[in-house]
Amino acid sequence: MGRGAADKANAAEAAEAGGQLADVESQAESFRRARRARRSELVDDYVELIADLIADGGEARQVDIAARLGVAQPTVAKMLKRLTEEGLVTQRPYRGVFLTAEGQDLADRSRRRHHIVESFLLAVGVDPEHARLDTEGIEHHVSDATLAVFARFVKEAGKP
Amino acid sequence: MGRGAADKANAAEAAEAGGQLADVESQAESFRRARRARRSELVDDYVELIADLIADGGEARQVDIAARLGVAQPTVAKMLKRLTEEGLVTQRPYRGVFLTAEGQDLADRSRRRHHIVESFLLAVGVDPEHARLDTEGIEHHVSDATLAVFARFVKEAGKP
DNA sequence: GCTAGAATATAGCATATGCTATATCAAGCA
DNA sequence: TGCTTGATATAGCATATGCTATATTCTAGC
Ligand SMILES: [Mn+2]
Ligand SMILES: [Mn+2]
Ligand SMILES: [Mn+2]
Ligand SMILES: [Mn+2]
Repeated sequence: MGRGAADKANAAEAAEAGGQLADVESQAESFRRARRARRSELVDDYVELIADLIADGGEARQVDIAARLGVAQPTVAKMLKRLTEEGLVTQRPYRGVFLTAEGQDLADRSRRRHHIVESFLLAVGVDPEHARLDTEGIEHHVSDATLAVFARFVKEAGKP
Repeated sequence: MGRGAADKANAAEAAEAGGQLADVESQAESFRRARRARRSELVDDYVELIADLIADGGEARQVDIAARLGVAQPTVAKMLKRLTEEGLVTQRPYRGVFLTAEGQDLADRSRRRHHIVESFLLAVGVDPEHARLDTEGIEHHVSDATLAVFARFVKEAGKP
């Protein structure tokens, strides 16, 4: 233990008044989930962007990926190596990047989620610029349950 | 340069059909903002949690912070050192953690934002458990503009 | 006052993500 | 056919965030 009499009095006082905090384990689980999402969001952004570049221009090059992510080319090279190890993309040295079936699947799901979140923000009244900016981060922390609610809201808003 | 005739043809073909992608700089800015938010979200979560612990129990102890964040105690000790350097908290060795005026201000704003986001998710129809879980991550990527829209939605939903 | 036990502090390590600088390679073109 | 040049690969480094193991310190209670 270890606290002075004044601290103890304060603690006791507040403890009587308090108890507003959520359950410790529930709260810890929220933070763990947020940290887990943070670890996978880079992967999601990469495969989604690669799919978009291929769809739009027929190829995904490191320089273009780097420019669109706002990072340096070696940063992209390192991440592509990781994505290759994880079986999401294939690389031919000095050639372009291609998505595996698994990578394409993840890209499709990421793109869909991204689109729903952005459409939802627009539907609820957020201006297009902030909707676009905020979605890039928000999308990675939206559970399937919440995504379903967003999708329904967008659909309802479409036909009033 | 460097690509085969087939690739070149594909690229040209897709380029004609394509052009759906957003502006490179705009997109890069979205990703930069998301990365910036990721860097500050830990700080926000810490000061908000410290404020809650003090409000609820009269003190904020490393062990309790660690338990609620779901991390080990040395992880908390290291972060508190950083928060102290940044002028957000004060520490007395082997004693509790206290918020500076600046830290308390950040905590208040973080708590307010957290509350608005969670209330909004509930108002739009997300179940309480997923609202609580998702908010922990989403809150850090909501701009002031979007937050204002959320707050207005909650207010409107309150009086139908 | 001593001491046991809880809390905090510190050391050392691992992983993820970013950077700059530089070497290597491949295509297109002279 | 080579050469130029743009793209990719690699090396080396920095920072942030986590961990385990262990030393240190404080306070409560005897
Ligand atoms: Mn996305
Ligand atoms: Mn994103
Ligand atoms: Mn919060
Ligand atoms: Mn949070």
